[in-house]
Amino acid sequence: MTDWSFIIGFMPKRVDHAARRQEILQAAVRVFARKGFASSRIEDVAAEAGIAKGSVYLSFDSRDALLQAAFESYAAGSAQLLASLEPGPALDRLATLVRRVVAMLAAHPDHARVLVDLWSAGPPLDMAAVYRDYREAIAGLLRQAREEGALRPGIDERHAVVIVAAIEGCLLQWLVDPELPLADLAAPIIEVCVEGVRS
Amino acid sequence: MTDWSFIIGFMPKRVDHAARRQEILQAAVRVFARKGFASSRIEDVAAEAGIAKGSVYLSFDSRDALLQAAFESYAAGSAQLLASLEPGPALDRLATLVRRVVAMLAAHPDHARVLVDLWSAGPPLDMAAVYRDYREAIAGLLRQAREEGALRPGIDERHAVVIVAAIEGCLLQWLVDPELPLADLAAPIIEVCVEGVRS
Amino acid sequence: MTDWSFIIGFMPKRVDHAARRQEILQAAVRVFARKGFASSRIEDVAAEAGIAKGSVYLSFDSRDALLQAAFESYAAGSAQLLASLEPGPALDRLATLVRRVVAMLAAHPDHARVLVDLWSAGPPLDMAAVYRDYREAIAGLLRQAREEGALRPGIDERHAVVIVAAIEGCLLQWLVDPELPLADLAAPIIEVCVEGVRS
Amino acid sequence: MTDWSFIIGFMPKRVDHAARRQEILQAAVRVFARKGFASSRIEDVAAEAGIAKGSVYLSFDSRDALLQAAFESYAAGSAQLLASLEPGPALDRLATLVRRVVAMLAAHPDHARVLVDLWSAGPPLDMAAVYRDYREAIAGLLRQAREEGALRPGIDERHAVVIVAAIEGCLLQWLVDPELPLADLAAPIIEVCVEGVRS
DNA sequence: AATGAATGAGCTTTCATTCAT
DNA sequence: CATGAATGAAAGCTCATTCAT
Repeated sequence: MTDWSFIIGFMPKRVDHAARRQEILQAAVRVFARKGFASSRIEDVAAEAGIAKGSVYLSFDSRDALLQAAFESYAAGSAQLLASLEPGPALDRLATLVRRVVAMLAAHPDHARVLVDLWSAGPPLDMAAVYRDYREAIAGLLRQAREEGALRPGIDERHAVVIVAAIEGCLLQWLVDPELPLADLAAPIIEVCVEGVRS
Repeated sequence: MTDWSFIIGFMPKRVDHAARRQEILQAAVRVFARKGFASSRIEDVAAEAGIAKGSVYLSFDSRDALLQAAFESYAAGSAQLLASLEPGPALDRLATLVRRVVAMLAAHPDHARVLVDLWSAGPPLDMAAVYRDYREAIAGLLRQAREEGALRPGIDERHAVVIVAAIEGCLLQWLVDPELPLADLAAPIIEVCVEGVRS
Repeated sequence: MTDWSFIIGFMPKRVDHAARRQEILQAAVRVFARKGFASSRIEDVAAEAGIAKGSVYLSFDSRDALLQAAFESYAAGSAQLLASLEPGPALDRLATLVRRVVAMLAAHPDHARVLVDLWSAGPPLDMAAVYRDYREAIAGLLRQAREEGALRPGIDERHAVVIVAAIEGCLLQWLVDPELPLADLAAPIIEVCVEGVRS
Repeated sequence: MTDWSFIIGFMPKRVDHAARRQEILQAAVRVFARKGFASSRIEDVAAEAGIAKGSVYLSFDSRDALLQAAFESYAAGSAQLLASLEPGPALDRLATLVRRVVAMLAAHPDHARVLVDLWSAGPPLDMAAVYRDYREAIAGLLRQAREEGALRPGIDERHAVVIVAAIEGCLLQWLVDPELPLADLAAPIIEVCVEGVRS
C-alpha cells in the first residue's frame, strides 16, 4: 500500500470514521456478550478495541450510546432478514424465516448474547418495535397461508405471538444455558409451530 | 424515632426474622420490577420496605443477595408448580401446565418483570436449572403422551424446549411490550404447542 | 460530656446537620481562598474539613453548590451590614458604612478572597444584586444628605456607583496584591468619597 | 483541505508568525470574554480563530499561555496609556487619565471582561504590578498637584489607591452587571476623586 | 435490633496536549 | 506548517457497605 498522500496533499488521518465506529461497536458487543452490559466498563470496550478509553468518545457520545448502537445494529439486521423472504407457499416461507432467524442468532452468538441487555434496557431502546415487526411479518404469512387454504381454522394474529415466542424462547434458554444446541432447534420449532398450524 | 421499648417492657427482638426478610424481599421485587435491578439502589428497597438502608443488611448480606433471593423465590414457585400437576391424560396435563404457568406470571407481574434481570445475572444464579426442570417435566409429559398414543411420531425432548420457549417467549414479548395481553396467550400457546404435537 | 443517649433512646448520629454543613462550607471557603475555585477539588475541601470526599455530598449537591453557598453566605452578610446602620447625619452614616465594610472584608480575608471567584461565576449567582443593593443603600444616604443640605450640588445616584467602586476597587487591589494594607484604606476612601461630595 | 501549494510554487511558511499569534490571541480574548477562561476550551479558541485545535500550539505553548498573553497585552496597553499623558496642570492630567482608562475599557469590552479571569489567575501573572504602576502614576500626579498647590492637605499615596479603586471598582460593577453604563461613569469618578482631593 | 452518617473504591466523562500524516 | 485523531490523567459524583450510637 504505497502512501500517495505526499502527492495529493494532506489526507485525513483516518479515512473512515464509520469504520472505526464499527470496530468499536463490535468490540463493545463482544465485551457486552462476555460480561453483560451492566458489568462492562468503557475501559473494557476500549481495551477490546485496542484503543484508549478516551478514544471511544470520539465515536460514541456515552456508554449508553454503545448499547443503543448495538440495538440499532440488531434491529437493522432483523428488519433486513424480514425483508428478504423470497416468494413461495406461505408456510414454506415461514419455515425459511424460522430457519434464518435461528441461523443468524447461532452465527452471531455475541450479538445474540447482548439481547438480554437490550431486553433489560428501557427507552429510548425500542425492542417492542422489533418484536412488533416480527409479529406483523409472521401474521402476514399466516394470512397468506389462510388464503392458500394451508391453515387450519382458528389461527390468527395471537398465534404469531406464539411463533415469535417459540424462536425467542429457544434463544432465551440458550442464553441461560449455552449447552443447549440452538442451531438444532430450528427443526423442532418448525415442526411445532408450522406443522402445528397447518390444516 | 426514639425507642421507648425500654419503658414498655421487653419486646421480642424480632417477632419473626424470616417475616422481615420476606417483607424486604417483596419490597425488593417491587422495586426491581419498577426500575430494573441495575437502577435499583439499596436505599430504594429500604424505602419501599419502610425501613432504613442499614437494616436491609440485617436480613441480606449484599445487594446481590437480594437478587439471589428473588431468584430462589421464583425457582421455588416454579418447582412447586411443576410438582402440583394432577393425574390425567398427558396432553391435558400439559395444557393445564401451560395455563398455570401463564396464569402465575400474569398474576404476579412484579415477579415476572424481575425475570429479565435474572436472565442477565450470571452465576451463582442458576436459571439454567430452572429451565432444565421445566423441560424435563414437559419431556416427561411428552413421553407419557407417547405411551398413550396421543403423540404424532417424531416428537422428542427437543420439542420440550420449544414448548418451554413458547411460554417464555410470550412472557418475553410481554416484558418488552406490556401492551401485549399475556393472560390471553395461554390459549394460542396450547393450540400451537399441544395440538401441534398431537397425533 | 456524658452520653445520656442510653436513657433517652437512640439519637441521630449527628445532632446538627446544619452545623456540619457550616463546617464544610467554611472549609470550602478556606480552600477556595487558598487556591481559587477553579483549582479547588472536592477532595481538597473534604480534606480541609477532615472528612471523606463522599461526605461532602451529604451536605452539598455538587461542587458548584459550594460556591453558591459561599455566595449566599456573603450576600447575607452584606445585607445584614447594610441593614444595621444606626440613625444620624447621612454622611456620618456613610462613613460608618465604609468603615464597616472595609473592616468586615479585612476581618474575613478568606471570604473576601472568594469574591474574585464570585465575580467570575455567572448565573445563577447574582452578584449584580449584591452591588445593586449596595448602590441603593448609598444612594439613599446621598438623598438623605441632600435633604440635610450636606451635599454639594450635582451629586446623584451615579456617584453611589463610584463610592461602591472605591470600596470594591480597594478590595480588588488587595486581592491582587496582598501587601496592600486593606484595613488602612477606610480613612482615605472616606476622605475622598465622603468629603468629595460634601458641600 | 488539500494543499496545492506544491503546485503553485513556494509560499512563505507563514507570512507572519506574529500576526497569526495575534489573530489567535484576539480570538482567545473573545472566547474568554464570552464564556470565561475556566469554561473556554482550546477547541473553542481554535474554532473562533478559524483554525484547527492543534494549530493553536504552534503559536502558544499551552492554554495558560493564552491567558498569560492576554495579560501581557492588557498590561502593555495600560503602560502605554500611562505613558501618553500630555503636560499640563496635574489634576487636569488626572481627569484625562481617568477619562482615557474608562474610554479604553468601554471601547474594548472583550478585553475588559477578561480582567476578571486575570484577577483570579495567580502567578506567574502579575496583575499586582499593573495596579502598582497605576498607583505610582497617579501618586506622581498627586505630588505634582501638591507642588502646584492644587491639593488640599492630607492627601497622599493612599489616596492614589482610592482613585485607582474608583475606576476599577466601576469596571467591576459593570462586569458583574452589564446594564451599568460604564462609559458614563468617567464624569462622576472625576467629580468625586479629582474634586474630592482638590484644595 | 435499627439507624443513617460516613466512607472510599470505582466509574463516566472531559479535555489539554501530542504527533503521525 | 496544519491538522485532528488519539491519548490518558484528572475530577465529579454515586452508592454498596460499615459501624458508632
